[in-house]
Amino acid sequence: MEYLDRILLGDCENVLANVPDNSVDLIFTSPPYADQRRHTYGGVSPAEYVDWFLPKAKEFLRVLKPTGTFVLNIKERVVNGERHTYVLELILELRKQGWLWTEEFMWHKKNSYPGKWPNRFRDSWERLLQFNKHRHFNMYQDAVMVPVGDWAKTRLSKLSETDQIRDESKVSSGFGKNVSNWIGRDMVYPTNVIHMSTECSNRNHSAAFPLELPTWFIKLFTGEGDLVLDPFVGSGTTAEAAKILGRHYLGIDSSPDFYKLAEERVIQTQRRLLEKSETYSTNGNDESS
Amino acid sequence: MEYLDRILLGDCENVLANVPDNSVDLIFTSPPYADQRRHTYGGVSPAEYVDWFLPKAKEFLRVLKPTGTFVLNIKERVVNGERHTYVLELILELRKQGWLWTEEFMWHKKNSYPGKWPNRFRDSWERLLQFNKHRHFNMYQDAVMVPVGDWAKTRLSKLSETDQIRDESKVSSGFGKNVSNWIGRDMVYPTNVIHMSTECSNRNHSAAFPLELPTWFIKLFTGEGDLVLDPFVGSGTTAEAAKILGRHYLGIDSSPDFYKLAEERVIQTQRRLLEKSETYSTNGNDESS
DNA sequence: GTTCCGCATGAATCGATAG
DNA sequence: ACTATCGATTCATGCGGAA
Repeated sequence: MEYLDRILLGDCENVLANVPDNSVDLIFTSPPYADQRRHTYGGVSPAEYVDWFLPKAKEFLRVLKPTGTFVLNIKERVVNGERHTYVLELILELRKQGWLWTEEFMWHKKNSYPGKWPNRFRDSWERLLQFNKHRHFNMYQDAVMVPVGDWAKTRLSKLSETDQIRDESKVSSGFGKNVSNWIGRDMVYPTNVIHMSTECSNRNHSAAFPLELPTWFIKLFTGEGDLVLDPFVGSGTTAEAAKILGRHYLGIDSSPDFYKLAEERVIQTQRRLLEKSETYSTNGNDESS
Repeated sequence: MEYLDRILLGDCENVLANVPDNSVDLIFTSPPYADQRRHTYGGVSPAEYVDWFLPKAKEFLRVLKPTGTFVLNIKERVVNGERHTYVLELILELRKQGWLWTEEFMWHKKNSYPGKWPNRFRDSWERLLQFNKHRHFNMYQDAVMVPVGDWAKTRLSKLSETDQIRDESKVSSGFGKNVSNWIGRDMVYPTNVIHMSTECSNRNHSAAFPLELPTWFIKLFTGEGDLVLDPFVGSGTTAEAAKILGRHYLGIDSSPDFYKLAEERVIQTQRRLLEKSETYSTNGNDESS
């Protein structure tokens, strides 16, 4: 299968023609937003966006397994003081194409770019639209459990050596008691609101979204060895996440620059994983083994 | 003007006929969500929702001032495993009616009830759709500024006595300079993501949203003495918020039970505000004076 | 060695000015 | 009149160097 663990150059609509029906477990992608990355991509106008997207989505529908999931990261831009409606229209059209609109996750970008305008505050969230072919799809909810609330998270992460000692000695103190309660049973299911910062200081590649974002959805909707497709792979974040998690990936991009960037990135990831597995090969607990 | 500071019983579509054109500064409302069980309280089926809503929205458009804003708190329910599309369709239809879809705020319900379903996590966000008649509307952004994030907060709170002295003595040091930048301007503009808990322990009335939610939008889009309309006023949360902030209100509900509840609530609010202003009448600094 | 601060920078948008 | 380009806006984050 020559499309496994590859970054391919081209329009996903054409490239996917070589991928068989019902072969992909998860499609996670963040297509170029309308008129946004004009220098790197063609720059699709908001008015044309739906027509531009639909034929590609038809291929996505074909290659996705019946139990698979399609997650679309997108946000409409402001045009003439209004939110443009192309995302809403896209959802309606995708349903006509046969997709089920199962859920809308919300990505809260904690560190959104500063500023305000006379009639508007800073936009700090994006949509993560979940589409499926059937009502019953694979979902591994236990894989994305999170520590109980931010309060516990903060406190636990700040537990220095001394704090832990104090915890054992001062059993009677509220603090000590409390912490010991959290340890061991501190995982709960998340909600459909995902709090993550945008990565802003990644030296070599500037990704549209942080590595954690595809990581979260790959854990949620696939198992090890499954195939993750990103038809607009950009700098390769989705592919890297898939590789790290022991899933197969297929990344496609029509920009030669991004194609190279993504390919270099997965090669580096591969190398890092190998080094790590060699380092830890004696204890046999390595994830990537 | 007999519609000022009143709770009125009836269908807002009819009741608003008595309200003049261009007289309302803010419409803030959370209409009854579409309900599959048609015969429970005012239930409207998802399929009929848009048609049910549009004639009312037409009246909203008429009574709203050109500089006014319409904020709609809504979230689509799940029907047959899918998010229903009536909210998307409603946005598109409202635009055809002449509304501008200026923004979509996100209400993150921080304390949403834990739990999950086989194919779905807990829903912990709702839409707050902002519509306007014109691109230029009143917006008082300074009224909703918030303390700066945890980072600066933590840092400022750690400013001990010695730190502040050091700040003044070591003027040349980068540290001193930086802190003096923060002091005095620890309020920043918020984003379009609003973090608020749902109210869980309100003795007498179970509101669909917390008092802070209308409070935030009333501060943002109106000045003192302006008129706030809630055409589905329910338990009266919007009216209470308006009253407390020194705005006029008009609340409408078609349910006699809710009508009574809301009316009792604003009477109690009125009484509380009077007591407070009497208590503080000597210093003359009372907001409600 | 640890903590603390400086700095660069990130899916943006508006209004004004120029072609 | 319509479109294109430019400057101003000003917070959270993580890294690196300084104390």
